[in-house]
Amino acid sequence: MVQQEVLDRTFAALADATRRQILIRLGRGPASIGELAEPFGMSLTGMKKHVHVLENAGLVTTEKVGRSRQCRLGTERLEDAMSWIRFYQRLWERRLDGLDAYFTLTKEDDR
Amino acid sequence: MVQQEVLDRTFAALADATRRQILIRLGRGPASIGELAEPFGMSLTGMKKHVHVLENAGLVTTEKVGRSRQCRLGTERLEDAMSWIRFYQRLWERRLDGLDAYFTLTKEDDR
DNA sequence: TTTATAGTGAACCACATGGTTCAGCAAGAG
DNA sequence: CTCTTGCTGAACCATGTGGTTCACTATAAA
Repeated sequence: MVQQEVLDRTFAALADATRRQILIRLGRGPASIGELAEPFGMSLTGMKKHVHVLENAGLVTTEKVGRSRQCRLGTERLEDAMSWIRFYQRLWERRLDGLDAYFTLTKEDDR
Repeated sequence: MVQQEVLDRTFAALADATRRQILIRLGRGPASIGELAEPFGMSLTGMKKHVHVLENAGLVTTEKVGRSRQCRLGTERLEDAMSWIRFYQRLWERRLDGLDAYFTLTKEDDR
């Protein structure tokens, strides 16, 4: 399975509405810290922290260009998160699909 | 879009390796707090907190049976998380698919 | 060269998290 | 009824989070 710490950081990064909005905004193209901060009425420092969390999770990459910092979407990390959820769902669906088997199988620890 | 707070709680609940393990364990059938705590060598109180987080996120449901508490998997919340990720991925893929269109479209706010 | 602008870092704040211990309470077993 | 067991709640601790302000650096513009 994927590194647990990577999943930790990825899911934690996604667990904030502001950061999810940032990702959606970056889906429309790169932006600077200031451009990202403006619609939220947030300080540059505050926004930089969010970007840092996203960058740490590999969901965003940034690059200093002149005196501004361009932020872009990262690539593969959402795939990791999704594939974990899919794995888990397979577990869960298997349980539902075989409810009969489930009831007989777990009779002893189900009580 | 789905309630932001629900997504917050769902992703936050998933952002912890212990809790992901708990979900996988519950994928094999219901368990009590004690049964969940044992493999982690964790106190009952500690485990109860994790279960509470998962329950708050709707990923797990619990029911007091006698003096023990049965924990089971919840249902639809992982779907919410997955569908948000899918939505975001669609944004991102669209950007990659139409790179030309992207460059012309975002000329003004890209600088 | 001066000045305005974009971002950075440190320090601070209130509050959440992940864990513990300890004292209790409620249900089942003897 | 008594004892054991499984969970619960309160209190505590160290650390992280989401935000701020203020002082500073570095680049761009005049």
